[in-house]
Amino acid sequence: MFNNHPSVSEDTRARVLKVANRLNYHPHPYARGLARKRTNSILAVIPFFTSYFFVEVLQGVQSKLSEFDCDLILYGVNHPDQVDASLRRNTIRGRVDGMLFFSMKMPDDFAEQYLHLKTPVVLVDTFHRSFDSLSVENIEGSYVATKHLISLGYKRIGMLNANLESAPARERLTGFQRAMKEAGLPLNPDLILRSASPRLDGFTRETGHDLMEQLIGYGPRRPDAVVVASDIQAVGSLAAISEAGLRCPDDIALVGFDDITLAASLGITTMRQPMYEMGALAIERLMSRMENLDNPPLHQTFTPTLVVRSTCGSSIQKAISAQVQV
Amino acid sequence: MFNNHPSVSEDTRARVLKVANRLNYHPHPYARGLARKRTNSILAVIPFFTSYFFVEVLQGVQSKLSEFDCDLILYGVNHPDQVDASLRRNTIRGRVDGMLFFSMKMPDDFAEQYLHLKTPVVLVDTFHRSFDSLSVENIEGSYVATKHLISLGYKRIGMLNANLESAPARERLTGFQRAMKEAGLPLNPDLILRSASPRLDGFTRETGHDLMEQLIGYGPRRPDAVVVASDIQAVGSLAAISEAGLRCPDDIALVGFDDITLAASLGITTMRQPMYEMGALAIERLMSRMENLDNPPLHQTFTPTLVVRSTCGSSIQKAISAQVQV
DNA sequence: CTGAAAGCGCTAACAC
DNA sequence: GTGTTAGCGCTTTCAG
Repeated sequence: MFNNHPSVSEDTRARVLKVANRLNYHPHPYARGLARKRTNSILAVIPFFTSYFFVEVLQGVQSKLSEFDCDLILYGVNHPDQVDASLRRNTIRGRVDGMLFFSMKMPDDFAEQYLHLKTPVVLVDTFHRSFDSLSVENIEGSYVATKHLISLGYKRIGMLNANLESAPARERLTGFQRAMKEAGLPLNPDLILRSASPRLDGFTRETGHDLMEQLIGYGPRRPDAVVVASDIQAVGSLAAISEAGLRCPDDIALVGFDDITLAASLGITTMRQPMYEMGALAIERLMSRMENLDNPPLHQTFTPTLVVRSTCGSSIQKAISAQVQV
Repeated sequence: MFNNHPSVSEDTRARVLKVANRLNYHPHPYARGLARKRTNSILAVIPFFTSYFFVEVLQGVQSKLSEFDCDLILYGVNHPDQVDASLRRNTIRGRVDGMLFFSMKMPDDFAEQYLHLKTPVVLVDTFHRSFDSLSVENIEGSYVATKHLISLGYKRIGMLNANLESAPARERLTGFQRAMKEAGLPLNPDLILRSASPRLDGFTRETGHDLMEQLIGYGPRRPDAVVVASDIQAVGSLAAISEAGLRCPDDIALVGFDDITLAASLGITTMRQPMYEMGALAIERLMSRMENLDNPPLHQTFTPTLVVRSTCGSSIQKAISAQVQV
């Protein structure tokens, strides 16, 4: 009836609907769910959903999801291992119709289980051959970022990375190395720093600050430009540069990654990831996957684009100074 | 049985549990929900959950919620009116066991409905006499912020506010006015600006930027210090100050509100709201409300605390400069 | 086109 | 202590 069943007369439907409305009747979602075997809700499993990256992706998710009659359940985990605990219980049986799995390596036994249960899953910012995935060309992005620095004439280029446990961090390193090699520039290990912090996989302002401090500590042997693995780290780096009484880009140039809103405020040159779009697309993918569970997985990648602002000393910069402190 | 019913022998329980485990059995949440008449999930209704304020509050929510066996459903709305559309359908009947309602005025007919349905509701950052609420002493906070500026010797003090549709914005205005009057300082209407933007109720970087530009445009008649209604607006304000070739606090001092993470990075003096704590407490309140639906509503307020950094020219400042651009 | 009946997977109550 | 049974509120199927 409420499912617009064809064999109910217009007349009857209208009458019932009117009464339903007057009584403020709404079908009970759980009862309906039980009977129909679908829950009209999906799960988003997100590491540290605190981070700006996820906030922006989630906006896209919400916005697209509002087109469907579907709820969003949020499950934040701080470590892939932790996923296990409660997640299993909830997804294993029809708690949700599908799930979005963000930025973490999907454990193999997990994958097997979902595959076996035929739960629709879309991976965002991570990859597994058996599931649809939306990911960013981190290698390419980092390569472009590095080339940008090189093209501006910087020679002594370093990299400030996150925790290499993180796949994006590893890939961004690869892109950096590739560009440097290609340009015939040396890969000085002292200038390639990475965080050891498990918190947010090292994608934090603090690691950006501390590692930049370390680079600055090299004195005359410090790099003249740095590829920073994320904007949030770049924010910390900028603070460290300022604290040291240096200026960016004059003393040290840098390029970030992500293009979080903040990057624009601070004039950080960066590689833009289409976060909002990825969120929206993830939902579309998931919905179509639900229709068609047996199609082969679709893997789609996004190439980040260079957004030139003022931290690289490029000609179109428009530098402005302000107060910064950590 | 799975409810730890007392009259099942240890022995039997253990045996069943073992088999259940081996078979990877999990009770179906919806079926259980239907039978028990509780869903083990709660709803958070949030305006613009994009904003940093909510991200931090949600962290607290998630973290506390993980102690209970309960899912978080997120519902983002962009305007209180929009709440109506889908929200009603979902909460009116047992979709969730309770809800958190953030920062928006709860419409009266809504309130009545929830009251009537005995749905546990906790209000965060907003108030309604019939529901538990957690709110911030905006008037007091803004009063303290303004007094701080006054105590530092500033005389020509302005206020840069958000959209007055927003209750916090109105309250912060009141606190400002009170402090100014008390100090015998003039309330110059030209120096009390507010956003007309509906987007995020005007709590955006852009409005901060544009309104500050307007203040600067007064030339010699511009204020020497400004109370800014939120940190995010303060970020925009800082950019505008820089763009104009001015310096903060030397030319224009300012104090923000919220203490979002970013405020620390930029050295913004601000009024700290315990966002994470409020999130966690909201869950505690909700849980205890579920136990005891008929207790009278509890209203708890948090007093923001002044965090002195470098945008007010206070003595303990440690100013550092960096690149900023809009 | 409409009404009745079965059943989704579980819990709770009640016999045994 | 343990097994059985009747719903939870809906959808779906199958007679009328």
